[in-house]
Order: sequence, then structure tokens, then C-alpha cells
Amino acid sequence: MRRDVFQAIADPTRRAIIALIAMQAMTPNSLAEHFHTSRQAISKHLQILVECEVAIPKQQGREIYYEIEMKKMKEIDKWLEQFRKIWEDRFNQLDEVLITLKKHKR
Amino acid sequence: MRRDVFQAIADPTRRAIIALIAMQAMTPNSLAEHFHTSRQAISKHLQILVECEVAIPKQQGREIYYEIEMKKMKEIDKWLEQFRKIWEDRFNQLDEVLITLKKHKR
DNA sequence: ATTTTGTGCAATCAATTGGTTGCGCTTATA
DNA sequence: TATAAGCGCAACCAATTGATTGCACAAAAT
Repeated sequence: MRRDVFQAIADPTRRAIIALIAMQAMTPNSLAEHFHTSRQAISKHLQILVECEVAIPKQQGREIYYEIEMKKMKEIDKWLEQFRKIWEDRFNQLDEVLITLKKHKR
Repeated sequence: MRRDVFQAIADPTRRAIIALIAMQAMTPNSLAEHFHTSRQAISKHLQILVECEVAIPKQQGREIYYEIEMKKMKEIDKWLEQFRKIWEDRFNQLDEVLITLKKHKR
């Protein structure tokens, strides 16, 4: 079973869950209230998030609060780094093209 | 069929393809040489990438070069923005904690 | 003109996914 | 102590995925 951040964020419901618990740790039930789906469905998504280490369960009495693990979000950011370099380079190249066009305009 | 960038990058082979064509547009055959899988498997991944608008096919004679669409990579970056804010805040909070600890040390 | 090369497309298959239902356990509440 | 609330887990199901195989077709090369 492949379990990484990229699989964690592949599902839109999971992305929404991540966004919610990023603001504040939440229980499965309180999360489920935000969606048009069952508590069990949310629980399954949470299970995947825990396996991917994107969410961390913290038991508190009979409730379980799921917290976000920001490190994993940073992993995505790290992967994006390679592209950020490229798109900045391309932007600069485009800039040069525009400058050349300007020069020819005169 | 859900087709967005997040699904595009969910698969590790697809992430590798994206990284390759980000450097330089490539044909399915030349891409397949980089993997231990068949040309058809790569073609299928490319098809998904095209549907997600992460890759753009450019026919050139009988060859088809697949280019990256950086816009879509930026979409991921944009989604990450919300978390970036949070992790910076938390970092600042941690900073304050450290300052407080320092003060108490004296 | 014939063969080879580069590719897409359809059929097929096993594995995975997202979801449901039912059950059982533990912790609060009445 | 009995009941309710908050969960996880296992079984099950339809839909999707990743990969293979076989075929067709157009563009180069011979």
C-alpha cells in the first residue's frame, strides 16, 4: 500500500478535512458535520491521513482529536521547489522576449 | 471522472513524468526508456496528465512531444498557500515560546 | 512500394478506492 | 447501574486504477 502525502491530498474530501484540521484539531463526528457523508466515511479518510502521517490522533476521554502534521504539507512544498525554479526562469525568459520586442518596436 | 492536478500527482510514475517533461518536452517512447514499464503504460499516464491539463501534446511529424503546463503546478502552490500562512504563524508562536523560556532562564 | 517506427485506442484483468452497514468496545451521562 | 455517545474495525460492494496485450493507422525509412 503506497502511503504518502500525495495520495493523501488526491481526494477532495481529504483535502477539505486537511484544511479544517489545519485550523483546529477536530473529532470525526464534528468533521462529518461539514460533509454530506457518513461518520464512517470520514473515519476511513482519517485512517488514510493517519497512515500517510498527515493527521495525528490524540485521544481525549472518549473523543479523538485529529491534528495536522505540517511537516507533511511542507513535503509537498519541497517537491514543488524544482518547478518553482523552472517557472521563475521561464518568466525571466519571457521578460527578455518582451524586452526584445520592445526594442524592435522602436 | 475527477480530473485535477492533485489526482495527476498522486501517482509516483506520473510525478516522475512531470519532472522529466518540466525540464524538456518529450515523446512517449523516450519517456518510457526512463521507466521499467511498457510504452502503453506511460501513454496511459500521459493521457491522464493531458486530461488534467498538466501535460500538453504537440504533434511533430509522427512524434508527439508532451510539454508541461506550469499553470497547473502553480495551482498546487496556490492551494498550499493557506498552510504556509499557518506554519509560519506556528513558527512565530514557537519563537515566542522560546523567547519566554529564555526570559525565565535568567 | 514495402517495411519499420511512433503512436493511440479498445478489451481485459487484478488491485485499490470510496462508500455502506453492522458490530463491539470504551467513556460519559441519567 | 443502565443508557447513550464517540469511535474503530471487519465485511461487503460498485467504481476506478494501473498495467498488459493486441490491433490499427499514419509518417518515415528502405
